[in-house]
Amino acid sequence: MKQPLIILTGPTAVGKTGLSIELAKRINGAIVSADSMQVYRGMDIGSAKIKEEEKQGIKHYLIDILDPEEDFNVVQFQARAKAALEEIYADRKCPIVVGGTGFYIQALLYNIDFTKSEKEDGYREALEQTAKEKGADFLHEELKKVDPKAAEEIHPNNVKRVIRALEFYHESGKKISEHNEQEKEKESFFNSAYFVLNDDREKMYQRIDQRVDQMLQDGLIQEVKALKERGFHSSMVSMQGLGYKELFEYLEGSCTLDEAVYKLKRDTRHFAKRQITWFRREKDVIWLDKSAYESNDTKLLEELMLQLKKRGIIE
RNA sequence: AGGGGUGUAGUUCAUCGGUAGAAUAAGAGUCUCCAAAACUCCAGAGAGGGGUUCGAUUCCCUUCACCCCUG
Repeated sequence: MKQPLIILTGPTAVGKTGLSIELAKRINGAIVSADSMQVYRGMDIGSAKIKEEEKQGIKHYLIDILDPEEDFNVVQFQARAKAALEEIYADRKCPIVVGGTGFYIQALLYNIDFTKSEKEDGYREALEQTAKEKGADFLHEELKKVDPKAAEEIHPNNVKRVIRALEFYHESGKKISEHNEQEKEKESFFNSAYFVLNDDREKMYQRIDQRVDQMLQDGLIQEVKALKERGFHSSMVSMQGLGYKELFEYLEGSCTLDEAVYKLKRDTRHFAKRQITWFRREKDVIWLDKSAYESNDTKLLEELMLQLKKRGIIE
């Protein structure tokens, strides 16, 4: 018997958080955050983290579990999320994965094998160095030699992925292109319902702009300033998050506040767009278009419940 | 009201008497260890009307719009 798993995702600022609480209350759920920034303590405003009082007693996992100088990535997410699910099932509750990081959701849902690197031999760092010295094309040529298919699929300019492909070959002796083929075939071992909350594009963009303004009013600048004073710098993964990245530039004096805000809004819009692109190609997705429900959350919830019943996730 | 100036892609700016380039926004997409990251692709324009010319976005006239100065 497959375990139940509910996923509630969608582009940033679409209203996932509010809906997730309503849903959790109805079905005795617990929430697992699939968000690469909300894991960090002290990054509350910029990551639009749920406030304690908003949780309404619903248990949340994977929020505030790291300090900003610590690294976080899919592999860690996968491990921690799995552990969280164990706990939730043991509590006889239904897990709801809520968050906008599609890659994380995929890793969990399909239990993707990332063949963890056993050896810490600095190979990746060496490749990064090579990329800087000899250029992106050189690395891409290297990849062509060991894994032509991957080389064909990855654009030479996409250094990050070229490096990962080379690293994968270095560590496992196998081609990442073949590995990815296999992983793609995987079926989820959950009885899942994958909801993507979406809305009219224009409305969404407006909401993003408003939310950024609200964040600034709520003290985003002070939040970033405090992080900066604690010694965190823009090369940290956490500080590359939207809001932090842009305001760091402002605080360092490399742009005006207006420019930083403009960039933040724009980048957030771009991000939302990319999220939608991601969900579009994810299979078995249930799209929930807010504009079709006149932004009436009660109606939306009814639809959610209906879909869950259909799938036998709830009675 | 008079004088001057400017009108080119959604925006900012090029170029040119002979099929108008870019940046940026918009749109589409890739993604299997930094994913709020990284990367790719694409469409779109010379205000309206007239004239000169083989040919006008470019030169001339005019209307309109905007800006500046004077009153």
